[in-house]
Amino acid sequence: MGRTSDARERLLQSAIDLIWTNSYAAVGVDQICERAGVKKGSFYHFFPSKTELALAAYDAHWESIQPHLDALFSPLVPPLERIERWCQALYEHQKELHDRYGCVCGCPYANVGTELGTRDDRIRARVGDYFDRFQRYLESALRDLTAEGITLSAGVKATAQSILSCELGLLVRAKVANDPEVLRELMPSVLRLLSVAPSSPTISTP
Amino acid sequence: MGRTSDARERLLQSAIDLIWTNSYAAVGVDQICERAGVKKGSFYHFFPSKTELALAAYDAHWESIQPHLDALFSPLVPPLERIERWCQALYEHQKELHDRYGCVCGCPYANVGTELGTRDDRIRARVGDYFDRFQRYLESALRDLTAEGITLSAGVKATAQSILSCELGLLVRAKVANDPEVLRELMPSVLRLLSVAPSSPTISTP
DNA sequence: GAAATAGTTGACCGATCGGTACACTTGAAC
DNA sequence: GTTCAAGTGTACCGATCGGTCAACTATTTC
Repeated sequence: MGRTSDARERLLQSAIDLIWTNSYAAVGVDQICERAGVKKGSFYHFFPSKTELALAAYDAHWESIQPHLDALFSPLVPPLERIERWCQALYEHQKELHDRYGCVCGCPYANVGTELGTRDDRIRARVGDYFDRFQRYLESALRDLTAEGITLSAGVKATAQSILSCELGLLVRAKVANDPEVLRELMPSVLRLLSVAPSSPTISTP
Repeated sequence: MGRTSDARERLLQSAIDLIWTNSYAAVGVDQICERAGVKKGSFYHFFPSKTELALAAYDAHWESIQPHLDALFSPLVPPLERIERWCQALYEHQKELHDRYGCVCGCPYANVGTELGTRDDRIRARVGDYFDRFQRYLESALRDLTAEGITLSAGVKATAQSILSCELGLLVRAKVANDPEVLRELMPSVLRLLSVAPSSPTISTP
C-alpha cells in the first residue's frame, strides 16, 4: 500500500558523494537533501537521524563495490596479479575522482573512521568491519600465493595487515598532496612487503 | 606597552588537545576558549579565525615534538635502532593517550589533513609539509643504514615513503579498532619493507 | 470507490556555529 | 604617576545546525 519512491536510494547516493568529497561534519542534512532532490521532511521519513543515514549509506556503498572486489580477487586470477589489478583499480578510481572533483578523496571508510572514530562507536566499529572484510581478500590472495611456493617473511594475516595499512597511509598522503600519482607507489610497496622482485620483465637470476 | 598574557599559548594547547581527541569540526571556538580559560573576546584578539588558530596550533605542536624527533633520530644512534625507538615511542604515546582519554587518537596531522584535505588548501599543504619533514628523518636513517652495507630493495625516498605510509595506515587502523596494540605491528612491517630479519636475538645463518 | 498506508511538503524549533562590537581593566614604558 | 597599547569581558549577531510536526497527496489493496 501507499506509494513508492526511490528517494531513499537517492539520499544514500548523495550522502556518500558529499561526505566522501568533503567530510561528515562539513555536509549538512539540508545539503544532502538538496542534491538528492528530496525535502527534509522526506529525509526524516526514511532515516531517523543523520548518523543512521551515514551507516546505511556506507553499507550501500560497500554492497556496490563488493562485486568489483569479487571480480578483482577472483581465484581464477593469479594471486599476485589480483593484488596488482587492485592497486591499478585503486589508482584509476582516485584519479577519476580527482579529475571530476579536483581533489583526491581518499578512502571513504577511513575518512569517516578518522573523523568520527573517537566520537561515534557505531561508525567506528562499522569502519573496522569494512577493513576486516577487505583484508580477507588480501589474505586469500596471500594464501594462494604461498600455495604457489612463494614464502612470506611473516604470517598471512600480518602481511595482509601491512599491505592494507600501506594502502590507507598512501591514500592519506595522496589526499594531503592532492595528487593521485602518489598511489603509483602502492604496488612497489606491496612487493617490498612481500620481498618479491618487481613483476616487470625480469630475468631469473643466474 | 600593555599587559602580558599566556592566553595565546593556552589556546594553542587547548586547540591541539581538543581537535586531536575529537575532530576539527566537532570542536567549537567556545569549547576551546572554555578549556583554555579564555573568553571569546580574547580569542579573537589573538587569532583572526578558527582556521588561523588551527594552523598556529599545529605549528606549535610540531615545534614541541621536533626536539624529541631529533633525539630519537640522533646520528649517534644506529640507524635501525632509531626507527625501532621511534616505533616504540609512537606506540607508547598512543597508549598513553588511550589510557587518558579512552580512545586511540591517531596522528593529529593526518586526522586534520583527512578531514579538511578537500576543503582547505592551506591546512592540506601544511600537513603535507609536516609529512615531508618527518620523512626526512626516515630518509636520513635509511641512508645511514645503506652506509652500513645494508642494501635497500628500492630507493631511500621510496622506502621512507612506504614506511611513513605504513605508519599512517596503522594509526588509522588502531584508531578505528580503538586499540593501541595494533601499532605493535609497525616495526615488523618496517623490517619487511627493508627485507631485514627481525632484530630479536638472531643467530646469523650458518 | 473507500480505506489505509507510504511518501511529500514547507514551516518551524531550540541550540549552536563562527565571528563582531565595544567598553573595560591592566601593566609596562617613560 | 600619567599614558597608552595589550589584553579582557560580555552581550550580541545572522547563519546554520540537526531535527520536528502536521497537513497534504498519491497509490495500492480490498
